[in-house]
Amino acid sequence: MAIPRAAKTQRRTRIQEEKEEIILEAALDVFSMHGFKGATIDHIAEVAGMSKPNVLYYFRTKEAMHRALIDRVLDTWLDPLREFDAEGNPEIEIKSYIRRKLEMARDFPRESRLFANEILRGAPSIMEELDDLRKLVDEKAEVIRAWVKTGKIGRCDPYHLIFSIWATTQHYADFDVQVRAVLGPTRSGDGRFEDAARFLEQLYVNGLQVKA
Amino acid sequence: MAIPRAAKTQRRTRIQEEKEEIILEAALDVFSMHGFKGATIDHIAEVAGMSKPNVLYYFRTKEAMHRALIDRVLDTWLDPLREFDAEGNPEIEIKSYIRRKLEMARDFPRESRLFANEILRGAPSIMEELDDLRKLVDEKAEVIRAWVKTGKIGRCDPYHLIFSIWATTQHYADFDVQVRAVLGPTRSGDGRFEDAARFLEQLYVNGLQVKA
DNA sequence: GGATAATTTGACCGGTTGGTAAACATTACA
DNA sequence: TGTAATGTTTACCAACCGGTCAAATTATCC
Repeated sequence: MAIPRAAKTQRRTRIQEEKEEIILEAALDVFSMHGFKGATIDHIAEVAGMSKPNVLYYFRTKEAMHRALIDRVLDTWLDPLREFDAEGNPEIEIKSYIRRKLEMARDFPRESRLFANEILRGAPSIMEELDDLRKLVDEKAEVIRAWVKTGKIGRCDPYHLIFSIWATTQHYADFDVQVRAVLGPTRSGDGRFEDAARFLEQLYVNGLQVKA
Repeated sequence: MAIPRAAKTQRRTRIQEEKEEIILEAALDVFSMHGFKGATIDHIAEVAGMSKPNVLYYFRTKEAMHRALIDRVLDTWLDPLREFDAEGNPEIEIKSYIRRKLEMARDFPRESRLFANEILRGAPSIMEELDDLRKLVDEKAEVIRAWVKTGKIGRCDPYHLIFSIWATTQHYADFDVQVRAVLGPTRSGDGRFEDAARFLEQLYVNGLQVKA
């Protein structure tokens, strides 16, 4: 008798590990492109190279697949912000934060779009997680505020500083189609991330200097 | 006999004007929140306060409704960029561009989200329009490049400058839920747009100054 | 007021989709 | 090797959804 994964003991077989990975990979493809409603289990199954009931053997509902993806993404998504170090040099810290966020936009665009889709819909399934986010941002905002107070960077609102870095970096993942369309085929190579990094670093380093 | 709107003469009755407006208003609500696939005609009809067949009397397909909305949004969406004036003072021009974009994010968040949804899904239905966008941006990038050449602003990539302004301003519409969650209930009042404007104006004015 | 055109609705249809049941196949392990 | 647990598939269902149709109702205009 086949018992669904969640109901049985914690033990996971080799096949479970592998298949769940394949399914989540496929689901990330489909969810990030079509949104939750637009994604179909049939489509995910096709991308994963297995039958629909087989997919549903590992994840009992579409919601469960989505949930698993969101949890995984949220977990790694905030790593760059966590590394934000109060002891470091503000200029270096901000520059490397921008770098890391841009690298994530370049290397994990589907994850970014999955998240964007979720927020666009009003974040129906991640309200508690947003609370954790708030705490982390509060903490880092305090770091930035300390930099301002000690005159290491110019006076500015730390929250909107963080928002602006999120926005500018994730833009290259979420609005990729638009960015490519505007830059045209010749400029849409991998170089656009380098160009973006250069521009943003300059903008923030100069923009946050203490005014003479 | 009832003949669908599109098939008959250009004449439009008073009722047509009114009902189409009501439907598009409802459709904007639903599409911007749930995406194209997630939106149902039933839901739109409910919000519009009429029956589904009645909605389909004015717009023959769901696609037609979406199309009408996208066309309308695209038309007004780029107005702020069009006003970008080569003759003006760069600092003033950039500041007022940021202002206008922030005002749009504040006053038309649903339109922003509709657009974001479309781009996220790979812009399936606005490829030609993206070409017009490219031309407009090319034109304005030339303006910015001229400012750089004449030493009115610091050296920077005009395309990524524009991208960054789009990203930072639209963020307040598209990621509204996240912004509110992070700022907390006390700081989520209307003041957040003023704070954002202050921060961004400072960032760009200082960030784009010619380096000493 | 009556004819005609415009508008509205309830009933319905076919395709899609999330999910199930149960038979069948394979793997793990004694 | 046998057998129990695990994994896979075919067939299927009920709900949903985009869209149609014909009949009923309302607005327009002479």
